[in-house]
Amino acid sequence: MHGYDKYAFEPFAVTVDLAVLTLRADALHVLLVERGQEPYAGRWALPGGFLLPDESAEAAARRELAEETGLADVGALHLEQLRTYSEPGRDPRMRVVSVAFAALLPDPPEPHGGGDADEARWVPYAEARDLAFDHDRILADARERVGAKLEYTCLATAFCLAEFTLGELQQVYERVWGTALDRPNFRRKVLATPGLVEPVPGAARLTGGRGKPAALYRAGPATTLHPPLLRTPREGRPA
Amino acid sequence: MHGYDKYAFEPFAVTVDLAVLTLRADALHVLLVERGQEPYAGRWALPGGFLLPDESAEAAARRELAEETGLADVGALHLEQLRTYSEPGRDPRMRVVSVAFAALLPDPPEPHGGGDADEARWVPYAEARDLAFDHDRILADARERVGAKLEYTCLATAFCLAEFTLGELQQVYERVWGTALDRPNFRRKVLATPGLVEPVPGAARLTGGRGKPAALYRAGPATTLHPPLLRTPREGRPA
DNA sequence: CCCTTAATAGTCACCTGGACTATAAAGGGG
DNA sequence: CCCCTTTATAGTCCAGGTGACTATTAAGGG
Repeated sequence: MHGYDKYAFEPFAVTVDLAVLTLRADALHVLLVERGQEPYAGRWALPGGFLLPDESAEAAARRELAEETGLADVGALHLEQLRTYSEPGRDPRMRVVSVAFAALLPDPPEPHGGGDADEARWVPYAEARDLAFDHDRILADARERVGAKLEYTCLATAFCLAEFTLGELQQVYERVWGTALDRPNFRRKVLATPGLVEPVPGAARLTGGRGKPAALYRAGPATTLHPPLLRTPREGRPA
Repeated sequence: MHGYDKYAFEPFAVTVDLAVLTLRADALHVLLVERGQEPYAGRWALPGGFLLPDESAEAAARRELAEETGLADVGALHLEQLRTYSEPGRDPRMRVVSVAFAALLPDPPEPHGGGDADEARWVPYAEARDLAFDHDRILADARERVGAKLEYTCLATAFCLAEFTLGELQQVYERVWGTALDRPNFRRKVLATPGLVEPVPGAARLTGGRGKPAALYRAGPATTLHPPLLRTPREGRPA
């Protein structure tokens, strides 16, 4: 960070890559775009794009997110920087340094191939394999990071709408972790954590389900979970 | 990540910034360099530098680390990518995107201003304030990340030499977290965690201390702590 | 020779969390 | 219409982890 004037330096292309995650049909899905040109033509890839000259990586990520999903209120979404991928050769055409983000969406809108002609689609996480570039690794890192943050932060509510049931919140954990949780214990833990959720004054959900209607909750003011909600390290490979 | 050929893109200067942390005289210290030129001339800054054309950010970080510390076995040190800082204007001269790393050293060698003419020094973390650029924030992020990873990983041994006592390991936690831990409870927890530490076959440390000699341990094969060693969220601001 | 210092051993109570059973409140099919 | 399934909610029991604390051992120093 010192001695700029004494050294020549190489300019790099800087991009953002987005792992946009959501729960759709009770399974974790990721937003992918189909590449129309070489390299990796016909392969699926994470959405992304170049940084504009006067834009931070976070701003670029939100801009790309809005373009790809067509959502208006992108500012409210949870966006989290994962890490930066800078290996030479990760793009065969040129040297590209890419800042990767994970974005969490509650209600998945049908994507429209916004700024780009490439088709965008929600793909189940389990089927999102053999992506272009190093996007397999970025996607895996995104899921691992989100899964880890579910343990000790209130991140799970970012997958839910403004009002949700505890069953829906539990499904967030179960779908991201790929494990089943005991319902009474999950309920006890969530309600015992101060500030995690607060009940909606006078409402109970009736129409949708076939069982007893569930109470509705909102996200509370808390941001961290003390003590955390640990995923038990069981035997068996993650989904 | 698609449509390169259809868009013009801005080239950026890409650097790495290093928060090199160690325990020196029982306090957390960070390696700083004094800037000899504008901007921020005379101010302290984190060491760092530009990426070379065929080098990843991790490789650049290790190269800079070797230059600044003069250590030979930089490959063995724990190096962890923090995040990337890309706000426009963070460097008044030009647009610079910086990938920040935290490095953990066991035995602090006297730094020699290796590749650069600027003076390098170990500075107590508490006194490392008003750094150049956005390095205050990078340093704070580094400490927070390291402190958090102490909870659920075996990172603490990265601050220790190959053989260490449980008291030294406990001091890692205490100095990074800024809190005091109960010695018997810490001992019980560490020894109960399988693979965290293993005793050195037939040794006990005698010379240094004034109390009962402590047994020596090595880092074990484990990388994570299950269950974690949580810092209790007490009242009072962190040091 | 005692006093201080630090490591090690052990105790006790509380609380969390895993496993499990029971009850309540809806819809659906015969 | 009644029962059966489904889902939410309530509650119990117990093992283990951990905070707080006391006791003992083994060094060095005045």
